[in-house]
Amino acid sequence: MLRKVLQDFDIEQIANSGQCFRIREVSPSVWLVKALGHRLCITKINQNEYLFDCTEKEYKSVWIDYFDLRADYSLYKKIIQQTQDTYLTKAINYGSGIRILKQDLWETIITFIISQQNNISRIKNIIERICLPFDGTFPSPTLLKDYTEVDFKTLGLGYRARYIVDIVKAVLNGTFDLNYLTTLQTQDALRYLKKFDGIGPKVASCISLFSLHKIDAFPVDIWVKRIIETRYAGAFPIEKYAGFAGIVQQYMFFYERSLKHNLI
DNA sequence: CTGCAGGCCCTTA
DNA sequence: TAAGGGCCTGCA
Repeated sequence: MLRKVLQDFDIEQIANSGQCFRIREVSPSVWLVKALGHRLCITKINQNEYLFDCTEKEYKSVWIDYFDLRADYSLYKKIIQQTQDTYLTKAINYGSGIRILKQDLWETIITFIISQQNNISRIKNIIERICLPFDGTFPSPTLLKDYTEVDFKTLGLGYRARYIVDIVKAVLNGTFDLNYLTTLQTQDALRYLKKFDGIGPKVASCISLFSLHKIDAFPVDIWVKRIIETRYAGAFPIEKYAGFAGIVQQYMFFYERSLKHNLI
């Protein structure tokens, strides 16, 4: 067990921030993270104190990167505060422990294709069913190569099944080059991703932000769209947050959903 | 029990 | 090139 004191980190907020679907609270204050072919138990023992159920070696080689622990999020929050945007100030105070994860690229691509026009609990259930035959680990393209559209529909993917079948094929035959994708700048990465059926602007932005760590990517989903319409008269001043608008998006998204669900 | 959920594709003008 | 209908399905 490692004891860590972490600033600007709240595992519960991260788990509920919508960027990942495989972190769950298994008992009070104990969170199970399934990611990058690893499993990790994190126990919250105090405001900023956590127990990590792994070796120091694994912590350094896997989890520091995954949780983006080298980045100082207080700097982002400071800049946001300086804009004197009262809504965003409330948002960063409410979601002060949010971080942008660096998730597995392949899993993130599939996950966010599934997420379209879908609800979160259903998304989680589908992902679990996909992982079930693979000991709970998200399957590689190779492991999915014989899956048919019907197979994916059986898992509950509905009309998205076709997208997944095609993308598995594309990755396996090299048309969809994941390594190449990781070399691209944000705008090129978005363009590359959108070439594939089932990946539009929103899904491409989510993949770029939550896996490729393009923190300037700004996913506009139904929530953000509503925020921009109702609170910014249809025009969000994204230029104020040049270079890290994606992080701002996460604070807004998380805060707005909390209001809707009466969590505050 | 309906309506809808962190969109996207396709068609139409 | 912008706008709008249809789409799988199970959860609230």
